[in-house]
Amino acid sequence: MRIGELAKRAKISRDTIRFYERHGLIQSNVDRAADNKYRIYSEDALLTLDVIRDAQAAGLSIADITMFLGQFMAQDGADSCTGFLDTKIDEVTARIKASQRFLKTLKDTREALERAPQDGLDEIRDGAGNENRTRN
Amino acid sequence: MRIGELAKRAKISRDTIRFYERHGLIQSNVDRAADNKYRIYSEDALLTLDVIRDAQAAGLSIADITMFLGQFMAQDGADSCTGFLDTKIDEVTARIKASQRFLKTLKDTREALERAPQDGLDEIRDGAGNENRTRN
DNA sequence: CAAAACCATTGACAGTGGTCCATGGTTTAT
DNA sequence: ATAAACCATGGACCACTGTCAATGGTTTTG
Repeated sequence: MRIGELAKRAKISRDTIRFYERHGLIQSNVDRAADNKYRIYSEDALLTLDVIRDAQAAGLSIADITMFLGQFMAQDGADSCTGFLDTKIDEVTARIKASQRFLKTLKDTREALERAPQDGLDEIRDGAGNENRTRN
Repeated sequence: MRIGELAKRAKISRDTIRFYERHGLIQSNVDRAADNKYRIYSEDALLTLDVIRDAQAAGLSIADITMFLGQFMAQDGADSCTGFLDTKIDEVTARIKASQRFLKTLKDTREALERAPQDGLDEIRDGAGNENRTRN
């Protein structure tokens, strides 16, 4: 498929796809038979874009995702590869935990507001959801 | 405490704290007795900075966090407030799910690499962890 | 008291992740 | 065959989230 179809199906802009390509996140082929330079994508590209979306949601940078999706086995060894993966696994795990803590804070606030809609949020900000928060 | 101590304890730069203040995420007082304009923070500021960190990890923008931490009850009504909270709850929930999907992808890749360190990552990229991925 | 360490303000700079526009070529539909 | 729709490239531009440097005042320390 060409870039327009991919963009429409993946719900992402053509420019973003080209931006990703420039940064090594996704590859395209050109139909060497045709005389144009149109990018051609396989169905797999949709999967790749889904992984990119998830990876971004998980906090990875474009450079990180390029590392992950790229063939970095070639240049570096398997060691640096597993090191990278282990680091990212730790980072994403921590991020998920932080997100879950914050989700609880959001829900607690939502609930407190449900119970006392006229009182403002003072007592919420000063405590709700923070029972288990500690510093150092 | 003053900004330097807060910065050190919260492991964040003074500049970032001032940046947050300019954007309404955090408040400081000035010791009106003293003749200086030094910012004074309570211990609560540490808690607030923790919440900010979690909120950022959860994908909220500075503007979002200002909304959440600010007293937006004043200007808007409780309705827009719960609407905002519901939206953010949905967004964060989706983000956590995406992060968990990606974490699985990372772990599957890590494992496949452990099993076949000499083979490169070809078969991993072409399948591992994607058994349950579907498009639309 | 002098130096070192701290604080304030202002404004410039930087990295990230796109987005838009101008220009010009190609394909598709009528 | 011509208009509409699509595609490519290059570079400018954008919002966001900080970070740094210059300048000048304040506090703490030896």
